[in-house]
Amino acid sequence: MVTNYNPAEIEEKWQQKWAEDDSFRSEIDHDKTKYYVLEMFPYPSGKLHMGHMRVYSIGDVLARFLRMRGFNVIHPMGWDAFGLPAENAAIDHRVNPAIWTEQNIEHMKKQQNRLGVSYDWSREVNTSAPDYYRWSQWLFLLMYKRGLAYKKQASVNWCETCETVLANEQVEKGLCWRCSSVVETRDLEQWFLRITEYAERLLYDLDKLEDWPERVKTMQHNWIGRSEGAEIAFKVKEIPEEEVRTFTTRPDTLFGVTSMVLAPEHPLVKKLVEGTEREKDVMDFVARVRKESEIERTADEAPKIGLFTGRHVVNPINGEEIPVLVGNYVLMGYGTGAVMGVPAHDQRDFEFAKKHKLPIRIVIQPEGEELDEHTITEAYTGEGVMVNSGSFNGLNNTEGMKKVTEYLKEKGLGDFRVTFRLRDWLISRQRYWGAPIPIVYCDKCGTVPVPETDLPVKLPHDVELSGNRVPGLAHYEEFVKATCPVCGEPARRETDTMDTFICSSWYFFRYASPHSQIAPFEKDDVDYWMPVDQYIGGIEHAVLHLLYARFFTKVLFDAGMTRAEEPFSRLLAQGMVYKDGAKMSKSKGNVVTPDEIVERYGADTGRLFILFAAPPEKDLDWNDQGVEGSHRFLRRVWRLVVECREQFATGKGNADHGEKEAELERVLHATIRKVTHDIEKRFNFNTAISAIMELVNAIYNYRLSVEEVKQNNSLLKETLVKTILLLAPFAPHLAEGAWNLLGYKESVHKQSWPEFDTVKLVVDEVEIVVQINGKVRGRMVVPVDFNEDDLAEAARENERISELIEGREVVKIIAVKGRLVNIVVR
RNA sequence: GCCGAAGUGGCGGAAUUGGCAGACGCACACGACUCAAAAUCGUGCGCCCUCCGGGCAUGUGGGUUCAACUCCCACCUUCGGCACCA
Repeated sequence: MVTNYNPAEIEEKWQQKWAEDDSFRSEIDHDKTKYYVLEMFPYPSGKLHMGHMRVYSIGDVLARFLRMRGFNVIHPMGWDAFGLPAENAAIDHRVNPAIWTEQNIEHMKKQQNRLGVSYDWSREVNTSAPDYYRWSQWLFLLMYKRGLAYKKQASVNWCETCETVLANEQVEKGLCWRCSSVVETRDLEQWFLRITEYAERLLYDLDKLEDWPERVKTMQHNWIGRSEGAEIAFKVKEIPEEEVRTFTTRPDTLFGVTSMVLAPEHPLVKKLVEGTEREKDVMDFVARVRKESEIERTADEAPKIGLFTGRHVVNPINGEEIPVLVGNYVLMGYGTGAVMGVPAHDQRDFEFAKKHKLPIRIVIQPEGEELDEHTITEAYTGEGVMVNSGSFNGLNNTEGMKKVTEYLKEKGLGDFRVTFRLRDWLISRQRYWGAPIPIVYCDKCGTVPVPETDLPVKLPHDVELSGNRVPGLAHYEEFVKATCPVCGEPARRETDTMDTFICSSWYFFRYASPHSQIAPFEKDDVDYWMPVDQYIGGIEHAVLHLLYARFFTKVLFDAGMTRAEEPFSRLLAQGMVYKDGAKMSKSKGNVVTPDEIVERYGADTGRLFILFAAPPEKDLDWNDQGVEGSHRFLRRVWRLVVECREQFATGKGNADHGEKEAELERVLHATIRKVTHDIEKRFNFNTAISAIMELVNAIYNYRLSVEEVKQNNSLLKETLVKTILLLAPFAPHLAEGAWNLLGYKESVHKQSWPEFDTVKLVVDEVEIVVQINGKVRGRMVVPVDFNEDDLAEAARENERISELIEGREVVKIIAVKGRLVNIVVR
């Protein structure tokens, strides 16, 4: 006889069966509603950690649940396989990155399968496979053709440890996102994607993403950083053909400008001081500032230093001469790299002016106050009336912003302008293990894109592994040598590879069309499957991957390749997994691996615990004893199935349907309702599981409180069967095993999700709480259809209550049907 | 500084629409079974008191309401993001 719950045995058995039956393959079916469930694909580092287990568990519950609900579910998995760790491993182990990656994928895939996750492996993608990166390159060319990929000389982020440049999004507080080294600045010619062209849409379409967490949207909102203002041209007094353009959000303060400060990188700086006595001082200062890392330059305690250039600009609104300085706090990458200083109305300008003894002039007066430029101790940034502003005097400053800009526009000296904090996406990487940028340089024809028919531009296969790093592509002569596609003359290949975030910006499209040989993906496929209905992943990608993927999707939309304007309809940002209040890490010695858990308790226990311990979006504290509890529950379920099966076989029992049966039935239907709602509407798997636990407890209670020969076996069986169905998404192996044990041949995962019957939820009597002045003073059981008046009367008649209100004046009685009665007395 | 999220027993968490605070689970205690242990089952379990019964409790202080974890105001703390952004 089958007895104990043996996860090792049943999990392997059913995993094999599912694989043999190809159970989770999905095909286009226009008669069914599709549902795209996607977890962020992993970097194949070699082993799964608890964060992976969590994200896959969440995704798998949804996928399995939605299949049972009748959706045509697509649930794919793949590998974000390019990236630096493969190169480091290559050197450490003297093994080709491709082979290392391949081995890791193989291993991790086994681990995923051991978790029982229901993936359609026929759609698996590997971004490092030529068959995939060919299309990453194709998409680069698409960007190039659409004017969205370009090369420029720029001052860029450089990580010395990774020996490559980084995009702005990949620098966190001045440190490299991957290795936390200090990021330096270098001047290099690099490839960029014009994401700023999409800034406005990336920002406004956030509003369409109703089912995204607010915090992620806020982060993107801040990152894009839109501000409205004016761009204003100031002529250089000493060199009339030159002008300084400045961006300001406060054109209403233009009459208060007393300095013009340029970024050290500003192209005009050199010209302004060239051949003057100040040239050396200024250029030394510029050189010194530019050597500083972003950390040093933006540190809180970094003093604001400015150096006079000896030159002046002319304020276009009143012809005043204003000194031009170079300042270490002005950033070339924002606005125009030049700031007009209005000390009276900008705190930073105020401090700067105090330090450099620049004049302060008040041009906005707050209502009912009289600010004095000699006595103010801080800038006034609020609203007010314009003063000292010529013909604009007396205007409200908000009005003034518009009026001043309009005036300048008429004169051709300025215009309205919107500026973004977001900068173009630097995608060149000076590394081997990435998709080569498909560009050829020809002496005659210049920069030439590789024709689509010549793709992929393959990575050199025989990697040089003798040194202390994998050499970049420039090292491989055979790779560099090329023929110009235009003129046929010898040419050189671009030797940088693309940022791996390019590869992960479109993989969800490829899943829909994984084997296409004619395009990155085919329209029929993506028109059916896209967008992703539910995306699940870590919050750390709030501005990186999630912003890039949105950008790519919009470009693909504009190119007519998809109808999806946004890639991910719903986003679930899952919390992190902690243990003992700290992130799991080797150094803290608090790591628990999915392997250990599967080994010890089985995958079902691990999945159940991870979903039960906290709602998915919250951080989760791993608790070994909690895992025991989940395991105990599954054993309890298994034992129940085994015992009931034996009981059913005896043929004993009867068909009575008394109070206890009605109660069991009611609990069953209430549970179906709750579990369905919790998964579908709230993503609260923890409460769904607790409801199933209560149902199991109710079955045990029924069996305990009714003699075996008197138990209603048909009801018991129905309840048990439905319990197994409810549990199937959470503990798929146990459910399949139990289902089989109960005599069913077809997979539990092919069954329909149970429906609840509202009729079965109806009760005859309910317990009503009776409060006096808001405090619970008694309870009474009344017929369920008692209305407010009946309730009030019943409460008054209640023995205990009537004693308590005896001799007191009843001011008011509030009765809520089915819930409570509150008697207000004096 | 700005923006966002959150604060509930010893612990993880629940309370879905303003209506019994603490579901479910963990830990703990006691009991049953056992020679014993494990497993399993049962009972109890916010804090306090004079323990029939009552008082106090959802970060703090106010407010609205018959009724507040839930709504409003102010504040405190924690976490996350952005930050010399002109």
